[in-house]
Amino acid sequence: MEEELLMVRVAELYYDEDKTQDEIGALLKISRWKVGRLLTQARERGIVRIEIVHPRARRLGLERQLVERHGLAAAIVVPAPDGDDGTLDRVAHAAADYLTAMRPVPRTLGVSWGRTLRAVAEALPDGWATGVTVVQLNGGVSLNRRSGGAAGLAVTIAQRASGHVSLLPSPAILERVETKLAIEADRTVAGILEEAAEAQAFLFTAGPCDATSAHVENGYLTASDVEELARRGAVGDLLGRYIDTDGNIVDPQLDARTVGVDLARLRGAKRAVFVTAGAAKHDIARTVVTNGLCSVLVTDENTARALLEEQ
Amino acid sequence: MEEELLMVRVAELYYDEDKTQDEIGALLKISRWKVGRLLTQARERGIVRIEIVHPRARRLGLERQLVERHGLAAAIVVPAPDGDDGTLDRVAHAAADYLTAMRPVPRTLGVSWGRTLRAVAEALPDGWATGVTVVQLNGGVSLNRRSGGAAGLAVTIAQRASGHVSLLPSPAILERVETKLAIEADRTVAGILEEAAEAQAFLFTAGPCDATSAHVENGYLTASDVEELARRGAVGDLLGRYIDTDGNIVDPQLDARTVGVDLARLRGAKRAVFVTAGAAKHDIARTVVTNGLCSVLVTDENTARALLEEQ
DNA sequence: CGGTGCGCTGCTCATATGAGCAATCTGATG
DNA sequence: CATCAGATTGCTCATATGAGCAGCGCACCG
Repeated sequence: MEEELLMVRVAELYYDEDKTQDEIGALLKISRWKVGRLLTQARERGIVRIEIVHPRARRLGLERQLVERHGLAAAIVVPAPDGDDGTLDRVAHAAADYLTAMRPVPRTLGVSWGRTLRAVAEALPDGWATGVTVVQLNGGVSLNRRSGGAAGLAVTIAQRASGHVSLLPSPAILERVETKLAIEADRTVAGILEEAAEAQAFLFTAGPCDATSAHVENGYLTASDVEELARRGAVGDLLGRYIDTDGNIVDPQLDARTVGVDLARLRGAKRAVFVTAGAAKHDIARTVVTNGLCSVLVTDENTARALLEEQ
Repeated sequence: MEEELLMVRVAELYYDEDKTQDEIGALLKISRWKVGRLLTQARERGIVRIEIVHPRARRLGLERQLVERHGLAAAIVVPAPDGDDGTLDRVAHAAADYLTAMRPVPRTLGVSWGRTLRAVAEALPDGWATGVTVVQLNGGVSLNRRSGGAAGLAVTIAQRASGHVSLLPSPAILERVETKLAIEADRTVAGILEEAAEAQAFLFTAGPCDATSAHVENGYLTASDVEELARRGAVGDLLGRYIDTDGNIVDPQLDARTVGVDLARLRGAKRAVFVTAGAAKHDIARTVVTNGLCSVLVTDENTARALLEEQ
């Protein structure tokens, strides 16, 4: 259309050449109001594209939609760069920013573990808060306080806030229920689980239900265990607990052998910050969000879109 | 820098969320003037990128620079899409637009030939002008008035302007000088050459000096002829005449066997429209432009940059 | 032929924005 | 510690812009 060409000319003069709408009108022999209208149309039609190019950019529009649609307290959505690389980093940074800005500062922060949370820990600057006690929400891998395992992650977060850390000295999943009960009966463990359950804020991720799961990697489950769980409807795990799309525990037997706070704690929490990135976790992310298992969601644009499209 | 993050937040609220600078100031607890300044900086630093996405978009900034730097009457620069495909089409369209808008409408228009000009001819809409006589500037290939050869191109342009066409019934380059002189002595040929030389506007392209040249393709020259020309400093041809970077004829002997108007005519012309696209022609384009062989340049962004970067 | 309603135009006026400037802060230097 | 240059801030005021509205032309339909 001829009108469209005019939009292009007007947009060039306005945005590239910094002319006023008046000047453009004079130049193209149209009224300045028409120039204004053409500009509006050009933006609407996408002829003029305005984008914010920055690793820390956000998608406020998607955030708002997510909050409305899923009744969240907040949502943080970062753009996914073209190559998909760096997405995790961006999400992690965004989560770190959110934690840093969170008011009131929680006295105790419950954390889970995983690659995503490790990235968040690394993204937190020294002094992101002061005096926050970090407590593990579920059983971890190494008991070494050095970086590397789940413990290291919690330690890092605590150190950078000049705070304390309460590690949960237990495997994630035990072989027998009796062992699990015995461990929970231990006064230290019980104390920590108590502390974790009462944490003022939670920070956690979820894992997909496939062979890449951290549980398989760490030997708590075998690839075939996970396959079986998936067959029974599991879409992923949260604090080591495998759930289906309705948010229900898939295998109560397995769950009874899993050490960590109950998912009910997340459901009730005012500040349950769920961090997720990548297409592999879209399903579990949907489950978490639609079942009210988090109040704050930090994710990437693609995940956000996936969470908004259905229904 | 912390300031930079603020720019990002401000830019998001302003451009994505359509908030006023006042509102943003209130939201972020900074004065509205600071908001304005942050926005300016964000644009300067390229955090906010505004682009005009349209096949007919132009690069007015580059156009202005070209006009200034090389003393042109006008320059038309189109963005080069990522895949480089479609660039020729865009340039051709832009040339067609320019011709259509050219005032006063030339009574006679001299044209050369080549793939680029063919694209221009195809891009001209029916009725782009009325009553323009199109005359060939140099010897062509087929004398068939149908589309395909150089003749068809001129015919197309004329037809779409409801005008006449004067074809130059001669090969581009002859084997012997005597033959060339004999052809030029022919009254028809002489008349057309006269008409061409007096044309009120010229429309032409240039070819690179390599085996892809249309002259090789059409058998006027062999690949080794072209190689030899290149060795002697030729960067390409204009109306069949091979020139070096200083705009001088490389091989006077060859030139004496070439039928068509003299390059001097272009140099003096007020409306010599040179159309070029693609990296292969950067060198010859530079030669044409720096030696004043055109007054109007129609090209793509990359060529424009190449013409601006040196010295 | 005469409505009648829709879309486009150019206006008025309120608001948003940028230029320019004085006040203030910062931090380097003697 | 005093001083001063340079940056940064928040202002005033002129200008640019968008919202909303009345007038106009045009196509459609009775």
